[in-house]
Amino acid sequence: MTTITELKHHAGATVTLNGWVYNLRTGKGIVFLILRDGSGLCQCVIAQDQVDEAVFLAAEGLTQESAVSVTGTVVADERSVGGHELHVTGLTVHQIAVDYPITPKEHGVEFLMENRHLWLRSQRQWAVMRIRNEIIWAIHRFFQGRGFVQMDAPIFTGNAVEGTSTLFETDYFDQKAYLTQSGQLYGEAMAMAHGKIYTFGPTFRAEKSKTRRHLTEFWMIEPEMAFHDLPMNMDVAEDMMRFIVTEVLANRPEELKILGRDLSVLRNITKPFPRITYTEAVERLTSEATDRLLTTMEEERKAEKAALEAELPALEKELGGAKKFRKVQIENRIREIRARFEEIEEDFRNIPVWRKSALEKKWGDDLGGSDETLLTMQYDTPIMVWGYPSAIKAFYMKRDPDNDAIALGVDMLAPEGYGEIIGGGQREESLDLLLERIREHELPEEVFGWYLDLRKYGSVPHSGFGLGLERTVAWICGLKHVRETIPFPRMLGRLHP
RNA sequence: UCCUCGGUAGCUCAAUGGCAGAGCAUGCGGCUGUUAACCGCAGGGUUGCUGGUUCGAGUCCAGCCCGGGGAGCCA
Repeated sequence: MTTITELKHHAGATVTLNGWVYNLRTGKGIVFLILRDGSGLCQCVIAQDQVDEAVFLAAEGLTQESAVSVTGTVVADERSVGGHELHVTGLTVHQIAVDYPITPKEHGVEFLMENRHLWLRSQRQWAVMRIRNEIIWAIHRFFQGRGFVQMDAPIFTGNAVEGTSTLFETDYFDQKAYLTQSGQLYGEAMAMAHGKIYTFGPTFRAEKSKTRRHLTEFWMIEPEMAFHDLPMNMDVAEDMMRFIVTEVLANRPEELKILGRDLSVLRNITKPFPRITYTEAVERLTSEATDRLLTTMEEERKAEKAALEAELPALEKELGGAKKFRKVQIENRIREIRARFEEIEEDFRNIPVWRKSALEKKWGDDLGGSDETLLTMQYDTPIMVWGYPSAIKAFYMKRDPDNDAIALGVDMLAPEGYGEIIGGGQREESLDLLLERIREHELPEEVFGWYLDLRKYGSVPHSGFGLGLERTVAWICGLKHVRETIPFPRMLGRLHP
């Protein structure tokens, strides 16, 4: 018994593979079985004159996703996926799958999400999960290698901590409890015990967000470091992101290839990440350059639409007399063009909104999703925006000692419109100032008793940040939506499977 | 909560207010090297739901349900 990834070490040998039928093609006297074993795909060739009659009959009766063990000789063959194929001598059928719903054809999002438990077997989803795993492992290696202690923050919390997000409420033995929106406050306590810690756990937000960047349940990594100021915090965030991307590039090239990821942007990760202040970001958004960028974007979309419109009549004319194979190609292309039209129309509707949001941005306004996209479009690496208006940031964020209007917070924005993947900053270490902020935000002082203790007993400058795992996976994989970055996404209207 | 697009066969999609169709999948037959194989035949429909307009509604109108994208909010 071996696995498909190991086949290259067994050329000429007889091996047994255990797995599932990914696809099946039959000809007279020959069956091509694409086997999926979790480690990869391998074509198994069953020739009638090479096997017992019973084996050949069994092979002909296989269906997509039936479970089998296949024995045969490993043969190098360039025609095959992965460069090696199996010339079969024996076959054991464990179970015949009837009417597997996900056929080797395109499907819609709704159907695939209903069948998420099966969709995970498809090659692209398989590749995403392998990269997600690589990212998780890289994060642990990064922090463990630098003396951080992993800690688990509670998932039930007794209060709506920051008073900003909408939280899921549960009944905790007749008390109200909320599902955590962040482990940060608990992380700060552990950082005062261990110096450097990180949490790695689920986070819940009851926001009714219906976008490609939002889940109601997602995984967040939150390092917290004693004796670290904001620049040191940014150094850690940048080093961590560079480490993650470098490891994925080195260890998961096959998976990135399956996804068709453009690697050039990922390779830019070796460059330093630009650090710009919120004030500079606002200046840039309201600048002539942003206006021109939007005009260019609009013109590009118009040109693209015109080109596609010009392509359509020729395709439709050819369709009538086309042979079947070409017909399918043309129909696919027409579908592609129509889908793209819808995206372009949506951009046309959005561009004026984006323009208004960016050009009319005033110091003190928060940056929206489109603003982040317009900013990151001007760079080819992640960027860090820091020094936000203190009025729009959480009560615990430390303010610039020289300018009370500015909070020492930082967001890391991924390129290509993926938006915020990290949010963090330096924490207020002064007891008096923290009390003042709690009162300003009209938060219940009594529930912060333990948190305030951290400022009474050995308070030091400290910082940390939260990394959104799914957004990071989406960016590195080049996916349009975070729902494909987690095995079973939880989002508005989606609780099953 | 608001804006916007959509819901037709198991799946992906067609159908000027006028006989509901194609490809894939499934079943049967054919083909010895296929790459979403191909060729032939067959079965497969409460056009999301409710009501309305009309000689006639998948198509028009109203309300509701479900889904995609976006705003707000955020990782």
